[in-house]
Amino acid sequence: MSASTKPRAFAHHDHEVCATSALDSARRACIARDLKLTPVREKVLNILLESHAALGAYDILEKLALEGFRSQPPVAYRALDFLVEHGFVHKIERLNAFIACTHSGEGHSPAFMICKRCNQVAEAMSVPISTTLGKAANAIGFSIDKTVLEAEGMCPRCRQNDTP
Amino acid sequence: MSASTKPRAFAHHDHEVCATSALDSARRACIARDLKLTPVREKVLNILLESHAALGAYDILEKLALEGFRSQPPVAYRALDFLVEHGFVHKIERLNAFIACTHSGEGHSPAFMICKRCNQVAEAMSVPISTTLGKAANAIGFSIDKTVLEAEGMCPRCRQNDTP
DNA sequence: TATGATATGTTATACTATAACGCTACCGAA
DNA sequence: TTCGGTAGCGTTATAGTATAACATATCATA
Repeated sequence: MSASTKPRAFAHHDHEVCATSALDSARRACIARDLKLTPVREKVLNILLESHAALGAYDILEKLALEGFRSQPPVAYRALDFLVEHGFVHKIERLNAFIACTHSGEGHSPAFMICKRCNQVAEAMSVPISTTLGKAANAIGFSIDKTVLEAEGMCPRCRQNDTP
Repeated sequence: MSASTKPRAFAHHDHEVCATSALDSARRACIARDLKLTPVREKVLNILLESHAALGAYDILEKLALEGFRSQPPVAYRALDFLVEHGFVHKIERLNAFIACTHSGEGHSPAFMICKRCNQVAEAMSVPISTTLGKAANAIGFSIDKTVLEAEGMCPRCRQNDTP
């Protein structure tokens, strides 16, 4: 399989470019949708874009402090609420942590692969969300708002390094 | 669709029977598998079986205290660890809460429907876990240990009551 | 400019989870 | 039978995650 079809987190790529282009695209999306990407929101997004691992709110807070932002918990949580609400960031429920969206902010039902070894998280491309569950829900009249789909395991790189 | 194919939480049923038969079956499973279902573990399972809503560890702790058990956090967490490890209870990551397994302790990859209104949680019957994600993982060499699949929405009963 | 809506600053606190250490009870081997 | 190891429980303390509540600031526009 070609590297380009891998989720970015588990493929080699120029991360500098990856991050700054994602940030640009978020800036444009905010303008287009009349959302305010304030300094602290942008900084939080940037912090998350610099990492393919999920970061806890307090990790983010520390990094904010280093850059001269205020660092009480609500500062991070408010920014994260905004970013999650508008699809720029996803929460990984399994880790109580956050990760930048790698699929350009569009409305989608993301699926994640969490490497328990290196802690990196890859967002799978638009998995047509477990249709089986969707059908089951439909059949009994349960209406789904949001789905959390997270797989925990070991990424290709860590599996290789595991056999010394 | 017939009521009997609904997940139990969202179907009418004799809950007394539902809970005690589940407890019996857990007791038998523990004997068969040489596991110790100690008083506190059994009590925690019983507390969870009495509710189709997910309960937080501290909710459980309160109920334990009412029954004369010790009520420091580790008491609940240890019992929950045991019950989760052996498949008698599942953790709902989205809620940081726990629910008794309704599928008789067998090894399975459960999927949940969480009603955001009444807080009840139904375990869907053996969803052949998002095959799409499984294939994607396979293709890139990511090995999956465990999958979390949780849908949040509104259950049939609450949807009805919502249109007054 | 007055007003309302949105965003941020700050303090305090609630909720979730685990570390660490000691004790007891049980079980299997010497 | 006694020794030693394992598993489970009791207890204290603390780590980690998240939000309530209220004050202040900023900005668009009526």
